Amino acid sequence: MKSALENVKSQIIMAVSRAAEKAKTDGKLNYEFLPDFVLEAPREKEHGDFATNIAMLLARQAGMPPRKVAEILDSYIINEGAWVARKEIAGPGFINFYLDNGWVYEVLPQIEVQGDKYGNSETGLGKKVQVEFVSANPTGLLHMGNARGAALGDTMANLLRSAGFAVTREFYINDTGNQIDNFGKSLEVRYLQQYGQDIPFPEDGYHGQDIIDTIKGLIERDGDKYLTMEPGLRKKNFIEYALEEKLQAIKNTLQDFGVEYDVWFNERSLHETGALEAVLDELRGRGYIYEHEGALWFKTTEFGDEKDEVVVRSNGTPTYFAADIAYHKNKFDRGFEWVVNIWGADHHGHIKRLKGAVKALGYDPDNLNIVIMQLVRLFKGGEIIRMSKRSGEFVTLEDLISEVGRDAARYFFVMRSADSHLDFDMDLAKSKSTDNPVYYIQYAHARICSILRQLNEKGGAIPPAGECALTLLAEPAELELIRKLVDFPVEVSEAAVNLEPHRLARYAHELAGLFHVFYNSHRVITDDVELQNARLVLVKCTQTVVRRALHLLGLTAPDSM
RNA sequence: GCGCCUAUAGCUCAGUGGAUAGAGCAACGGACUUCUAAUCCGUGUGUCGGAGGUUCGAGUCCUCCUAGGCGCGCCA
Repeated sequence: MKSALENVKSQIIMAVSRAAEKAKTDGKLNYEFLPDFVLEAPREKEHGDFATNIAMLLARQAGMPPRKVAEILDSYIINEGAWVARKEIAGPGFINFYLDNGWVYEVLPQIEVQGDKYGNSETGLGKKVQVEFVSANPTGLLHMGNARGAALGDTMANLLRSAGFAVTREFYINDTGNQIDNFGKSLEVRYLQQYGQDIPFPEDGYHGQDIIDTIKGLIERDGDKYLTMEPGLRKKNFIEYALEEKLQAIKNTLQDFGVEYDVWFNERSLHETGALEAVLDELRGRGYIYEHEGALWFKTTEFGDEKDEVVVRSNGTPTYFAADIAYHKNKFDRGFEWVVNIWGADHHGHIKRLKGAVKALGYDPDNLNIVIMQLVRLFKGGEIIRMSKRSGEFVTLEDLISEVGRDAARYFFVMRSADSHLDFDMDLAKSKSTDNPVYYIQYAHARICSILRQLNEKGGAIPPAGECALTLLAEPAELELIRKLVDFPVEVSEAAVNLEPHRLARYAHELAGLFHVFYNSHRVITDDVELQNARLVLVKCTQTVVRRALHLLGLTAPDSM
């Protein structure tokens, strides 16, 4: 279904295009091709409901000043059947369109019919897109960076789905390689230490208390039977046990955070199925692999990287990069037309080489988007909380959820663009005060629910929009609120396509604000039945959109607060 | 040294080449016998880090400079 906004915009765009063509055939305006002009809502309300820049874009080709072009176009624009009340040439050559209020009311019955589907669009045309995010090492707990990635990735996936993409959420489990080896050593030492053996803990091991807890759990289950086991096999047992436990903990935490994955992908499977070897063979066949000092190198410099990259070490083991290449080939081979990865800023150096690998394998690197998110600084009591993974001292996502709650945490991670460094103020996120934008939005929803509850108690009901005199909603506060509801589908699809969930956070906040303004100046339940009915429709529609926005952000929409 | 990101109001940040650059917070002053005051209304704020350039038009694009963050491993 076309939205009210698309309807009215396409009508005006058509009228403008036709005017330009007619002016050309009449010899009044000379140009070779029609430029890609825009029709958008101007920032300033005085500049009308929509404005187009077409005259400025045509000025050069036409060989006359923009305002002159605008005048000619203006005289040719016929707005039959449209809502255009008047138009005006302004500024450097904008044509401003002032519309009758009528067109915005169309959105209310649309929202009523579509309900929670309002905001969805066909923008994505069912394109298969994969969003891979968090993909934390399964050797420990989730930290703030993982948390931000979780909130961003999950919200992006929500947005993409709503915008008509076929979305798969995926978590890549790094369950092999050096770090797992190291993990195993740490577990082994902790195990032996539990039995009184005085063994120094490896310098670069996993120092966290959680490793000790894990080992205690294993001892509870299996006791001392590993003391006599062959060390290699023993370590394997430790790793199996701990990986499963850690992964389960990660899954549980993410679930508590409102994140559900479609696929949990094991790195190990790439090794076991031979996919990794196969992809290296393919790259070798294409001439991108060479040997140097006993190791195999990939010519990433051919793709703009600063230096070539090792894919197989001289000891014969493949690097993480090699597995990542195989993984991304696997992604494209599974039929994903668009692959989105969310990485921490500390991994930005890998973008060129991974994109290069994708290109070397014959895929279009433009179909791989890597969203880099800047790091999170945690503030508490006005001070930065220093975290060190080495020492095992850091605030985990679990801690965060239990301290500030899931809703606040998710909102705070998503309200800034991924590009911006995030200062996470725990006191603010926790505060149940006016400062906290999460409550501001949720409160709008709760207020609406309260109105509807009271209506219900009085035995009233919300009439169908089609039976209401919607034009009674003529107050500025009402019109602005409705106008904002009209924007929702565009906001969703723009945020989705650009992978910018912070836009939705902002939209939700603005929408809530417009509702609060309306609420404070106008009563919904009144003696004027006609007006009450129209306002009930408006309020109900606002509730739908606020709830939708909150849900897309992964937040709850409380009925009362 | 090289690469990526960032620099916008006192603070935290929006701002897809368009008109007079916005919001929240903080500050001050108002509004609850009325559907929840977790709300609303009013009052101020800018050499958009600096210098050039492209353009009818630059916070936005290009170049250089400055400052901060991150990276530059046969780690992941």
